[in-house]
Amino acid sequence: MQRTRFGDMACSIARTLDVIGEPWSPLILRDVWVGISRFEQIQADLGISRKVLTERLNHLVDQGVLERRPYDHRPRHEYHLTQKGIELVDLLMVMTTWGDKWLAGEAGPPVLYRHHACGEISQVDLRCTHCGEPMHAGDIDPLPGPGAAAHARPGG
Amino acid sequence: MQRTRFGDMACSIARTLDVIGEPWSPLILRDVWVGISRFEQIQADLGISRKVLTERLNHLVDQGVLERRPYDHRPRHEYHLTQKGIELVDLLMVMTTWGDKWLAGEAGPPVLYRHHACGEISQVDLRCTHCGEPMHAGDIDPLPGPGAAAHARPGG
DNA sequence: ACGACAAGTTCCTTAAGGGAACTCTGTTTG
DNA sequence: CAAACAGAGTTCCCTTAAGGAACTTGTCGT
Repeated sequence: MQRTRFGDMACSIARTLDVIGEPWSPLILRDVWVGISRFEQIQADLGISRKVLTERLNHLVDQGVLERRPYDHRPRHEYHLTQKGIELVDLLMVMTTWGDKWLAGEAGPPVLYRHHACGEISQVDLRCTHCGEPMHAGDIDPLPGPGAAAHARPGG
Repeated sequence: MQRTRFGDMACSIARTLDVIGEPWSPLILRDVWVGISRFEQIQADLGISRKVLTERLNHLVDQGVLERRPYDHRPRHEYHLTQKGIELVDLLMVMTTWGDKWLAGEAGPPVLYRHHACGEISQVDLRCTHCGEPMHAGDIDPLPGPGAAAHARPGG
């Protein structure tokens, strides 16, 4: 289906999609995050095709988001999040917050997060790293940065 | 390619992917967000196939993330973010932060955000809505919520 | 030696993305 | 008044990715 590569665009959103934008990848990360970390476990949990799971795991390992770690003398391994991968969980938490609000419906959220620091059931909120005030769509102006390729189209 | 539908899973990540998980969708949202809002503009900016762009726009409108708004007597329209869509921009900002940190390389970030409240070039940080402390992967425990389908597999 | 098991591979079918050409509706221009 | 124009899609064909089931490989316990 010769899908367009996003990684070459001068856009951090596009580049991020190149790492975890393929179908299933965020769900695989979620599984690994919550401790479902072996091939058979992930395959059974998600119902994903074994072929596609192999491709996704290889890609995520290649990208440095997951690492393969043996847990036996046999050729057996678990997948674990690298630091790069752990920081992607931010993305999953924001997806969860949005999905809980707009798509959960009557039944309510399927999963709750308890925050260690305060012990409350809570959600994430986006704040400015500088002043600590809320930082959402209407609160910012996008400006060209140093990596803005003057001519690089498409995908500025 | 008969892709599996994620929307039926009892998982807000999966459900969110059902709305914006298809290739190009986040980039279309980004374009609309920054004011690239007409069919021809988006098509030219992204280099996306017209056929796929039509499909994505229809889906995003169906999902209530975008709305079609006429700007002329002729059959001409612009796409605009609904409230549901505006809140998805949180996700784009977190993707940008991650991509800036891990994928921008030497050149640095292609786009910078200036925060209105403080005037600084800044990024988003995830905080607990309850106590205001940082809330990242290691700071929480996931618990089953009211919408957790006891038997709904796969994708809990 | 033999069966079990995790972790892939292989192979076939179906459908989604890419891309170019075409259509439709209404509008300026000559 | 006909012709060219423009935005917003449609249609068609080709290639490739996802689904799914069956098969392979390496190692262990008995």
